[in-house]
Amino acid sequence: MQDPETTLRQHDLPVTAQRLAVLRAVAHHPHATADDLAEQVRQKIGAISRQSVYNVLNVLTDKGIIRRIQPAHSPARYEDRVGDNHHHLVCRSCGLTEDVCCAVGAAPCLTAHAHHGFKIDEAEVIYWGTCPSCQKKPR
Amino acid sequence: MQDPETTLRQHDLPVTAQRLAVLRAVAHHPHATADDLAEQVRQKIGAISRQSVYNVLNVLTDKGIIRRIQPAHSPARYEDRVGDNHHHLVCRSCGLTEDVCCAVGAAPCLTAHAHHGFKIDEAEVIYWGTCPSCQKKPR
DNA sequence: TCATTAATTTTGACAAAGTCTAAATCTATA
DNA sequence: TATAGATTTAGACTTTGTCAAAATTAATGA
Repeated sequence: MQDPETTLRQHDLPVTAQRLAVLRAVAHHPHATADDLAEQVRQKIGAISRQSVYNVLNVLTDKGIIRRIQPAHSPARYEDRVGDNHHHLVCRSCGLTEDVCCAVGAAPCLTAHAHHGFKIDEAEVIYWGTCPSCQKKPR
Repeated sequence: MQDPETTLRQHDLPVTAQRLAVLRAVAHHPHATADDLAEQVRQKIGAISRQSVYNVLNVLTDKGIIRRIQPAHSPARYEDRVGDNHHHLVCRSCGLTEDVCCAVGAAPCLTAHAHHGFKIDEAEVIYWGTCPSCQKKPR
């Protein structure tokens, strides 16, 4: 991703220390939660309110600058890899999240057929499993 | 689904009025939330505590008698259609949820490849869109 | 049928993740 | 540099769900 300041200006968003820091944190820590990101930002700029972290994440998500994913049993996670159709692989045990490219491009069953009269705009796929590290742990 | 009482006994679960009522409510109202179900149960048997609704839903889910789905921006929803591989179609606007059969059976990209060393046990698919009724509403 | 034991239900406190509001502060512009 | 509008902050609040202890109920055997 390009310079965070440029990104913000391109989207008509006033540039603030909080926005820059959150955007950088998302870029450096893909799939982090709002809490994780707040922690990262505090290490960089000293302080940020919880509300501001949410404000910034929401406005960045709305503008399509970042993407929010919300697996079950997990708070929302954020990533700056937007615009492609990748999916996610989530560890049931520790929540570790990895990107997964669709192996065959547009898979047949993901085509947005006009099921039930819905206007479908996204097919979200989450693969659930156990990560290598959790496979090794007892029980 | 068969007689709820038989179902409970088959799974070694003591039969209680609360369990019977919750199980019937799930059968009659697929994709309902815990709150919705509590409401339905109260109309049938008069009263049930919030905790009991959760207790029952959790034990039924653990036993595989019902299935829990948790789309983003929504509390958990429950259904008694278990054991097949159907997916869901959710309205972004009102949360209306419909079942979707995978049109082509086992789709290529849903095969559990050994990505990143994970042991994959489920490919969850949620189609997001707008339901017919919400398409008609102004904005 | 009744007593007993183990499980379930209830009540109320608590927790996590987010949102809402108003006041204070800051950014962008002229 | 002053100003207007947007952002940030602080703190209360909401929703969804869990925890723990006491009270109640179901299943079993005598």
